[in-house]
Amino acid sequence: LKENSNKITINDVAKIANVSKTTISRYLNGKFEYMSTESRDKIQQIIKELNYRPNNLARSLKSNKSKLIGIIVEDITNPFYSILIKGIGDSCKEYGYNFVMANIDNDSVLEREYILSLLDHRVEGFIIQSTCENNDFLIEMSHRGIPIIMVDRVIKPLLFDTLTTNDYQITYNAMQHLLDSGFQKIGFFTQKIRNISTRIIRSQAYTDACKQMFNQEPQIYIIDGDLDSTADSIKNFLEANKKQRKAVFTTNGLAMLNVLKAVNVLGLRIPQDLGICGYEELSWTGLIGPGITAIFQPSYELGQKCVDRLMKRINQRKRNTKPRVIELPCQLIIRGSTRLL
Amino acid sequence: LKENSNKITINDVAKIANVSKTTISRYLNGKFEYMSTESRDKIQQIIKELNYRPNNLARSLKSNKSKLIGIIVEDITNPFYSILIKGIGDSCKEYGYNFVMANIDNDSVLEREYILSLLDHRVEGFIIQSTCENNDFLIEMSHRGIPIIMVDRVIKPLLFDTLTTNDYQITYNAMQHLLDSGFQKIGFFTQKIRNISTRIIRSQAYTDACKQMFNQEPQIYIIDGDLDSTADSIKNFLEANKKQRKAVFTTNGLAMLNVLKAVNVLGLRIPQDLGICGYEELSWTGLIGPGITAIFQPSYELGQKCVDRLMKRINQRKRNTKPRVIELPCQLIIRGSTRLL
DNA sequence: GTGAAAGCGCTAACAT
DNA sequence: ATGTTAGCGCTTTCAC
Repeated sequence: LKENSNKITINDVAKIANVSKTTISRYLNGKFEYMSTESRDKIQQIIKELNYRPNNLARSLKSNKSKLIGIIVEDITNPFYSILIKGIGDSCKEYGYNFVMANIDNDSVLEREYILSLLDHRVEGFIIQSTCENNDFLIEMSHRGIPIIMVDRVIKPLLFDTLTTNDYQITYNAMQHLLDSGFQKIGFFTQKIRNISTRIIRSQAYTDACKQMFNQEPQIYIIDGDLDSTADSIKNFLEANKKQRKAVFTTNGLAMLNVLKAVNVLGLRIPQDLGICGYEELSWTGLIGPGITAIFQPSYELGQKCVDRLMKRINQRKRNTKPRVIELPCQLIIRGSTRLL
Repeated sequence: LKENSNKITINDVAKIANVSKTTISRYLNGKFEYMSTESRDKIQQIIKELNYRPNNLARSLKSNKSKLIGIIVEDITNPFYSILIKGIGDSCKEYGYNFVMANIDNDSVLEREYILSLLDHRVEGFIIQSTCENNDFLIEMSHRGIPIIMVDRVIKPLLFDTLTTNDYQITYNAMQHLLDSGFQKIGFFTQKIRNISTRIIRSQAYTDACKQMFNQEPQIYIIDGDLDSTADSIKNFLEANKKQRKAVFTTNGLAMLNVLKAVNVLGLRIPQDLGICGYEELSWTGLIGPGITAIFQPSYELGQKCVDRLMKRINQRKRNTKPRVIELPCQLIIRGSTRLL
C-alpha cells in the first residue's frame, strides 16, 4: 500500500494506462465487452499496482446508488436485535453493501430524525423495526420510492414487506404446553404494550388461549417499573389464584429477566410455586434454576432474509408490487421451569 | 412532506429564493455574516416549505467530509460490544455523525477488507477493536492520515489513541478477593489467547497473582471447544488440586457461559465444590445459583469516549500528536459464587 | 452582501 | 473498441 493511495483517482489510472477514463470506468463496472484484452489486462495491473479504489461518494452521486442501507432498531443491546444485525451485516457483505445503523430507543421522534439523516447519506433502503408511531411518515417515504422492510412489526393495512415470526402460533403452542403440564392459571407479563404489533399479537394469542383452554379471564401485568413493582405483580398474581397451579408467560427477554429477578428475590421455587415460560431463548435461560422454558426466535436468519428482500426491492424496476409477509417459525425449548409435577 | 422532496436540490432552492446557489450554500453552512437578514429569513422559509435537505454525498465529495465514521468490532452479539456500540451511536448523534459498522468475527482478512470497504465510503475515521493481526496495515492507514481509535485492545508500541479498561488491576483485585475468600488454587479459563491484548494482560495479572499470592503454577485452560471439552477441563482442574479449595476465573462472557454450562452438567455446587468469578458482569449473572461474582466493564462510557476522542482527532489539523491511552475503571461485583465458607 | 464559475471523482449518452 | 463531453449536487475561490 502506498502513501496517499486513497487520493488516486480514475484520472490517474487513465493517464498511466494511456486510455480515457471512460474505459477505466467501464473496467470498474465490469463492461469488459467494450475493450480489448490488452486494455483490460493493462488496466487490471495498473489498478493493482496503484492500489486504486474508486471513490464511492462520486459513484453514488452520479448513479444515486450509495451501496448503503439503513437499519433502524429499537435497542441494539437486546440480543434479539444484535443477532439480527449480525445476520443483516453478513448478508449485506454478500451483496456488496454496507449499512448505517441507528438505535432509536423506542422514541418515535428519533425514528423520524434518523430516517431523514440516513437518507441524507442516500441509503438505498431501510430495514426498520418501527415504533409503529410513524406510519404516515413511513408511507410517505415509501411513496417517494424508498424501499422499506419492516422487521418484527406488522403494520395493518399491509404496506411494506414484512419479516416476522409466527408469534401467534408459537405463543398459542406455549399455552397448550402449559396446559399439558398441568398449569391452571397463566399470568401474562409484558412491558407496556403501546402500538407494538408483536406485543399485541402475543397478548391476543394469550387472551384467546385463556378463553379456549384455561377458562380464565386474562391476567395481564405491565412491568415497566422496577424490581419491587415486578415482585408486587407476581405476589398479586399468586394471591389471586391461590388454589391453582400457576405459571407466568413473559413477552420478551427484558420481561423475562425482570420476572426471574423478582422470583429470585421472593424466594419462589420454580416450577413448584410458579412455572415460567416465555420469550425469549437466551444464552443463559438453560442455566437458571431447573432451566427456563423459552421461545427461540431465528433472529439471524430473519436478518438475512430482510436483506434478501430489500435487495429484491432495490433492484426492482416497478416498486409498487404487492407487499409480502414472510413469517419464520420459532421453536419452543421446553425445560424444567414448566415441568409436570 | 412533499412527494419527491428528496429530489429537491440547492438549485431549486436558489431559483425560488431568487438568489445564487452560493448564498444557499452559505446558509447551509451557517455563514450568515455573508448575507442580509432578508435573504437569510427567506431562505430559511423556503427550505422549510420545500423540506429541502442537502445531499450529503455531494457535500462529501466536494469537502471530503462524509460525516460518517467506521466501527469495526469482533462480535456484535457479545453484550460488551453491543452496549459499546450503543454508546458510540448516541455519542455520534451529538456530533452530527452516523456510523457504518462491520462485524469481523475475529477474522483478520475480513478486518482489512472491511476497513478498505468503509474507506470507499470515505468514513472520516475508525473505532477498531482489532484482531491485532493487522498492525502494519493499520499503521499504513494511519500514515495516510486516517484517524484510528483502538478500543479494548492495546497495541505496543503505542501508535493509536487507545480506549481500554484497567484490566490488569481489576483482574489482580479479583485474585485478591479470591484469596481473601479462602480459595487456594485458581484455574484460568480462557478462549484461545492469540495476540489479543486483553487476554494477554488478564492472563499476565493472573500469572503474577499465582506467584505473588497463591504460590501456585498458573493453570490455564483453553476452552474454545464444545461443552464436553470444557467439562473435561474443569474435571482436570479439580483432579489436579484435590485437597484445596478451588475457583475458576473466566476471561470473558463466553468463557463464563461455557464454564457455567459445564458446571451445571457436572452437577457441581457453587461455591462449595468450585468458586466462580471473572469477566464479565451480564444481565443474568446475579440469577445463576448463588449469584456469580463478576467484573463489570463500563462499555457504554467506553463507546462514548471513543467517539469523543475520534472527533478530537478528526478536527485536529496536525494529526501526528502523541497517542494517548484512556483507561476506564471496572467494578468487581461480589456475589455468592466466591463466598467465604 | 452576492454571484459566476470551476471542480470534487465518477458515469453514461453520444460520438467515432 | 475507445474517447469526448456533460453532468450528479454541492463548496469555494475570486470578482464585483
